[in-house]
Amino acid sequence: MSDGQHSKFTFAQFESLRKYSTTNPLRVIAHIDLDAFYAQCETVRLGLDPNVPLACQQWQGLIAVNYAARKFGISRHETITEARKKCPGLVLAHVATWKEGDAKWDYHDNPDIATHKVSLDPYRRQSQLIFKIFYDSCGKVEYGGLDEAFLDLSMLVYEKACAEYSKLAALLYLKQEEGRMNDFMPLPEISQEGLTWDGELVPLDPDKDTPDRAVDWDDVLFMLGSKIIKGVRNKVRYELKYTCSAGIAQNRVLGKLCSAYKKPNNQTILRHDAVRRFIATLNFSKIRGLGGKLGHEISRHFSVPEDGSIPFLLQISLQDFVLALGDETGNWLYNIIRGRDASDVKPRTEIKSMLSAKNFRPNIVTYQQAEKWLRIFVADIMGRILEFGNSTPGGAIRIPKTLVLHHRHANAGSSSRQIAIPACQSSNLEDTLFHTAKVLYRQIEKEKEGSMYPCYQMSMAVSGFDSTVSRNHAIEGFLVKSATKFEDVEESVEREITQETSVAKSSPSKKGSIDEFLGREQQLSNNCYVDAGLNCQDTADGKTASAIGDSSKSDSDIDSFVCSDCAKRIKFEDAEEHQDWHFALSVAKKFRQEKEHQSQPSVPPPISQNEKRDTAVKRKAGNSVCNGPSSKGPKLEKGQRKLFG
DNA sequence: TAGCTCTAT
DNA sequence: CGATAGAGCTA
Repeated sequence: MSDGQHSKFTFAQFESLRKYSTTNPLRVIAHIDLDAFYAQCETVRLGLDPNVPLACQQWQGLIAVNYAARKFGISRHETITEARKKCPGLVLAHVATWKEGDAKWDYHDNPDIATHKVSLDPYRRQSQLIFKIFYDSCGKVEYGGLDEAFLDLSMLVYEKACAEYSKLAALLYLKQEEGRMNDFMPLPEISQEGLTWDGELVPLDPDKDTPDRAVDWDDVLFMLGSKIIKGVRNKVRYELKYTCSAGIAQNRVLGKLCSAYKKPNNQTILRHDAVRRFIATLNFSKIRGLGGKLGHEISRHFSVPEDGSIPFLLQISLQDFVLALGDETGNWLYNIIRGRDASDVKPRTEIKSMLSAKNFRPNIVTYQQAEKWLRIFVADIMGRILEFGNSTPGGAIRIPKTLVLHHRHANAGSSSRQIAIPACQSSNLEDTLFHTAKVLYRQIEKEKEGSMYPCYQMSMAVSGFDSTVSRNHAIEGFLVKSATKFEDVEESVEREITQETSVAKSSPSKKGSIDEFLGREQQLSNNCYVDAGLNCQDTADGKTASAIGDSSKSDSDIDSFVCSDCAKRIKFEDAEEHQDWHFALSVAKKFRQEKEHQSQPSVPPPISQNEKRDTAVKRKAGNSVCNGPSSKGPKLEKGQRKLFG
């Protein structure tokens, strides 16, 4: 390393990577974004080549357009007619729908907006599989929607660096012994050419782009991060057939901006020395949180040029921002346009709420219609609670505690009501939800003094899922009951999982991708079914009712049985599909358990213990602001911000 | 807690 | 655009 030169970073800062400190200048954050996700899902489901132009259709509109189709100038928010004109070969895949009266969503050929409702469950399923890969490679993953995630790679790159640079590890150990962790590190003994980047580099600031620019540890860690992300993306691509784009940077906001830099199927690294220049090129409305009203208000108030110039905004003083926007938002904005964001990657695993909604094309005009839709909402949400809700450690489903109903009149305003869901057992949940929804509907009706129609939209949402540890007694009751009456639940869950893994092993990667989707690829679902049939019992007398024509079932339900896994009555003809569904469910369940396992802040203690606060950020000017107690940033990076006045 | 608003994909 | 999710503000 060069004479007299040392790293910009201290050993303490490096060491604190293990603690995921949000103010650590060395931290490495990645954002991963699936390319035109819904469209890719449909391509995979239909077993098509990704080069086939395809768009995901919802009624007469497009909600996702794959990159092949974008070459024809097709974008979202076009009608299918317009799109087809631009590209006659365009494949239009309509999203799955529920048909009124059906027990489950399906892919219907020409769904009628008047009688069907969209289901995004197929995408949720694929999303779960993809997130599983994320979690397997990084313990700290934030869910950013079905198709995007933030990964905090700090600990991983720390470990990788220690493993790959033995000198560093030795030195680190020494410094700890000596209690000299605040010493600056030596520069890594690597030349610019010695760095092997996976992905695209954002060009450096011109003034920093000197030929003899020394490599520092931030570069090394980003390089390691780029390798990790490349590996993750490869897994997603080769195991699940999805491409995605990623950004690697020092915080969430930059990571996200970065993942959009090179769009389909690529990843971009934003080194520290490239941040200023990179940000300067952006329209500030691209920054997360500035795309909406707040951004517009800022533009108006400060007369920001059309292009959303960030250099323009950089000239505005912190005081002016605070004056106009208040303390928190003002500080946040001041820092964010300088690329500073100390928000944490929140390991978010559990879904907090579920919403089922429908816009009524022809507005509905009678209570009978409304009730039919309520029924569908309930079925939809019930299915999602079972498949995507979080199960308790014991394997029982989590029961939400509030239910919200929204009603929008076509002309008059909208209103919503919410209420606690009465205590119930898993087996009663669907009925309970339906009943409660009707109660809410009546309440709204009362409030509106009967003038409910024409109704333009309704939605139903559940929230308040048991957060982790505290247990719902109703669930325990259910658990115990099932266990004694039928069999040990844990055991059945285990068997389910065992089947699933053996299945996965015995048929590694299957041929036709058409059915490979929805867990439907299992011819083994036959095997799976026969075994799992043991789990499907008639609630009335505990008798086994297998799909293979068990004649001993009760007369009242000759063509159906109650699945004890989900307490639903299933027609025999639907049994196979139902088992496939449970298969997907078991994958999800296993996935979640692993997640819970991983999300324990597993900070291994290889080296230090006596470490105190990480001294972090040695930035100039805005520094005190950036790290000031009130301006923690994360509070503000999402949701509503106080607007002027 | 209830109801609404804002943001985002 | 439409379906969905998360979070903040206010009373």
